[in-house]
Amino acid sequence: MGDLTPPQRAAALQTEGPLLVLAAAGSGKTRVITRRIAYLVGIGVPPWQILALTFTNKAAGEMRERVAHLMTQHERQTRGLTITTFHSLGARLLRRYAEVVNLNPEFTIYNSGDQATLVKRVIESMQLSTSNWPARSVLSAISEAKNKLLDAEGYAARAMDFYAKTIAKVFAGYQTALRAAGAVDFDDLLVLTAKLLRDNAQAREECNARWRYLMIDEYQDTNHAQFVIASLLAGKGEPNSNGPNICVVGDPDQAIYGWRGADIGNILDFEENYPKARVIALGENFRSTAPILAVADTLIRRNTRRKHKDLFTRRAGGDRIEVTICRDEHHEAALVTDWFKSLHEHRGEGPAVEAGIAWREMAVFYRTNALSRVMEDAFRAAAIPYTIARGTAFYEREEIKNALAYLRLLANPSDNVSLERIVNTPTRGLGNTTLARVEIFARQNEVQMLEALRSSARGEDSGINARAASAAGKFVELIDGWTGGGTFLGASVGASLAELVGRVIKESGLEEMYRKQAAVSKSEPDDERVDNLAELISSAREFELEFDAASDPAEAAPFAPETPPLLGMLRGYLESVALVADADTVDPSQGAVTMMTLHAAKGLEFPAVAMIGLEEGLLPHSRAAESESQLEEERRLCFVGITRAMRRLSITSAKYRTTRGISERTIPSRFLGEFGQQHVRVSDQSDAFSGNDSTGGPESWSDNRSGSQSLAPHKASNLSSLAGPLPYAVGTLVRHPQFGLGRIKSVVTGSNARAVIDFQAVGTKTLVLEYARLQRV
DNA sequence: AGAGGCAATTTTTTT
DNA sequence: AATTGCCTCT
Repeated sequence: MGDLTPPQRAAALQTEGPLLVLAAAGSGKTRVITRRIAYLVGIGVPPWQILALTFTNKAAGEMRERVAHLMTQHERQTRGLTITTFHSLGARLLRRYAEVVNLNPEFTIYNSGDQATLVKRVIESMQLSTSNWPARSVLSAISEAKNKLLDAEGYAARAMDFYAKTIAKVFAGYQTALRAAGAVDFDDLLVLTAKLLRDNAQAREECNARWRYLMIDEYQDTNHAQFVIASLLAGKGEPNSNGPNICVVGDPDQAIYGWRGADIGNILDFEENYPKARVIALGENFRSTAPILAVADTLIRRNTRRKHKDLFTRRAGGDRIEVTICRDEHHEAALVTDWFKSLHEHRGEGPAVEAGIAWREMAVFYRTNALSRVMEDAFRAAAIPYTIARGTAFYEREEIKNALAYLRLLANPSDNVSLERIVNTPTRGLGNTTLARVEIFARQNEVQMLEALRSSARGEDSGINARAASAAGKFVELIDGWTGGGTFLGASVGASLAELVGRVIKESGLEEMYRKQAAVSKSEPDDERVDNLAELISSAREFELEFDAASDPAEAAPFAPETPPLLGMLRGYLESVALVADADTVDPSQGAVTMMTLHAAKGLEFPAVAMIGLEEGLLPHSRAAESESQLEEERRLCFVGITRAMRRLSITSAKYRTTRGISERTIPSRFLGEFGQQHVRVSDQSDAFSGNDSTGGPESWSDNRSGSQSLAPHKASNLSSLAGPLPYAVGTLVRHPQFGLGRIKSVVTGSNARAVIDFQAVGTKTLVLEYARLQRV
């Protein structure tokens, strides 16, 4: 422990009773947690009595690895140690206590796409218009309720107006449909776990008996359900103690999930909940240079709702933060690209020979995912290797979703959303008409869709014709072939998960379907989808290897003892796929620049960081402009971004930005003016003719800012010259960036004025003038 | 039944 | 600009 600072050591050694560690950014928080776990085991606590909860799999994995590393150094066992995410823990507990919470132990975890499909179906079945009741907003209302531990009944009881009453009905219908499909959504994983622990003494006592030391990371981002889970898992503690052994670690200044129901009050009120709690603040920063820290500190001091703690470093020196005003997003991307290139190649000036910074040590942060595209193009053009932290992206590809839908149906035959997705993909003669009839039949006989298809195939009259019945028979046979008729046993059923996934992809006809599509489309054979399917098999193989290694005798119980190993593995695999986070895919071993949202950046650090899009409406985001508390959260988001940087930080703000096809004048982010002047170097590169650098600090553009606000809204130049009050004259010759030269044949005026244009190269097209980037010739 | 084309809509962050 | 959904044509 000699290498820890006194407060770090105090936090690691304080094993008994409630402990709140207020860990500033870069203060060695993970180090403290891992050392604490190692210390606990060192003084004789059995590892299986320790439970550490994180938010992402990546954080859990990293912690697990570091603990394992520490322990093997001291030749200690980690067997039974539980380091996992709230959601994974919920999933495991719910499988184990499935009957208690009235849940199918085979349950599938529905992601937001599945949820949307399901609510939409419920909304339609209630004869409501999906345009008045968009799935997204209905779901967010439901999610908000769930995070407060309100169920459909509770929500209905509080619903006063028509809107809330309707949501309540959809909520109830959605919940019924979820359960009918043997499915739970993300929120259910927390809500049902909280209820289980609250209402079932046996489950609670079993957990309390097993886990005697509880640790929670990123506590500032827990929502109410998570708070309840944590409190119940912690229990009351020994009669004469200061309270339970619960150690929470977090930083109120890094709370960025308020929109997801996270309650910053959980950490601010920790001392009220546990009056005898000890509080340890870790304020010393070991990550960033002094100027970076000073800027972060100056910014975050603007927040009123916070507990101030001094951020300090003992290191001296370091470059000033670069703030660059650029013309537009392309210019911005070019500046970042150049900067990264110079950092990479540059071997330092003068006596201090500084090695070039590796690609993997650089990152680009942005507020919204949409900003990544232009950066991506620039990196590709400049041949800079990059990766984007989007964990779900792979699993959201159509071909992968289809393959997974097959697998999910195997693991849970009631999963109707999955069945509907693939029953006719590739097409096998089970179209809408047939399915509608089978669904009626299924409802009348109170059986699952898959069963209804089976009956139809057997010749039972479900109202479908013979041809459809035979198609249904083939489909059911296919499924049974993979599951061994549901047993997951037998010679024809592969013993390996990867083998099963491979069989499904092949025998379902998915592979062939995409191969054919690739052959037909365009000139170049586009095998991307086929390749992705192959990658899915590899991911299953990888999981298989880890599944055995991670399998833990103390946790083996969740699945019923008679569960065939292959089925157990399949469920585990699907669960891991369902719970991936964006940040989970950040792999520092890759020699590539990482691009990610500010949210995904939390908990990471990079020697060189570029933050782009520091503009009003983007950061702070326009949707967060309603309240002061939302604005403060945006400021914290900015703070999180800044504090990820170890040595170099460059921030850009573009004067014009194209969103959804239209370029608009922007206003520099107010946060730029909150950095202070001392440690910032501002350079305005937006004027092509000047290389003017002003070192005056952010104040120097405050005039600029008010100036730009007073400017009349300025639409894209190409459009203001065209879409004016005068309609295009028929016969005008125009040029389109894609379609080339064309002549206007007719024009329809109005709010979405459009023109029919006859292009030389591609023939006649109807274009909306506002979006078509036309030039008069 | 199914594919392809056209039109309307899109605007945050994520387990 | 890009995606999604609806409608029509084969």
